[in-house]
Amino acid sequence: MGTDTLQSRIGVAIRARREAMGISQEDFADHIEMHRAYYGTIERGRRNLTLVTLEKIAVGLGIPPSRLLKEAGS
Amino acid sequence: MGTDTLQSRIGVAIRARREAMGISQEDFADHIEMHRAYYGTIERGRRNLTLVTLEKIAVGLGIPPSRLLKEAGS
DNA sequence: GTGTGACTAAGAGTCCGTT
DNA sequence: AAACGGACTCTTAGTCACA
Repeated sequence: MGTDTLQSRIGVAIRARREAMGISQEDFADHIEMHRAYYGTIERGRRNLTLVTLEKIAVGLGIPPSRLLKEAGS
Repeated sequence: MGTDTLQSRIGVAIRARREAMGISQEDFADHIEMHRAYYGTIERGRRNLTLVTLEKIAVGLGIPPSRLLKEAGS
């Protein structure tokens, strides 16, 4: 499927981490100072993230960016 | 200059890997089908890479993207 | 609380030539 | 072989109203 891209797998990994934290997209987006609509598109795998954005999310999740990639299978 | 950013550390990591392969920027850029001038700016830490570009380079280096981030200290 | 389309600004990415 | 600059195109970052 066209959904088996790195960006979509990262979106899944990010969502799993956020849900494990037990907070909403809106609250998490607020926490990392990112717009909730934009953050939503990332979880849905619609965004080809830049390093800066990837790091911002990883910091919010409390893990290194490399770990996020690893959990996304890359 | 604030060179201690993720993108600059990744540039250093990429350069180290490429030089370990014993090939030039130009040859490596050709190999991964990327323009030599643009690739050069990446090694110099001037670019905030996207996931697609990061993966392209990692594949060319024969390692997973997560490993590249790890070698960049993130 | 989350998803979507439409939108703008900034920067990613390409290509040229020159140093 | 590598760095730099300009000029260009296309996409990401970021926001909004509405579903």
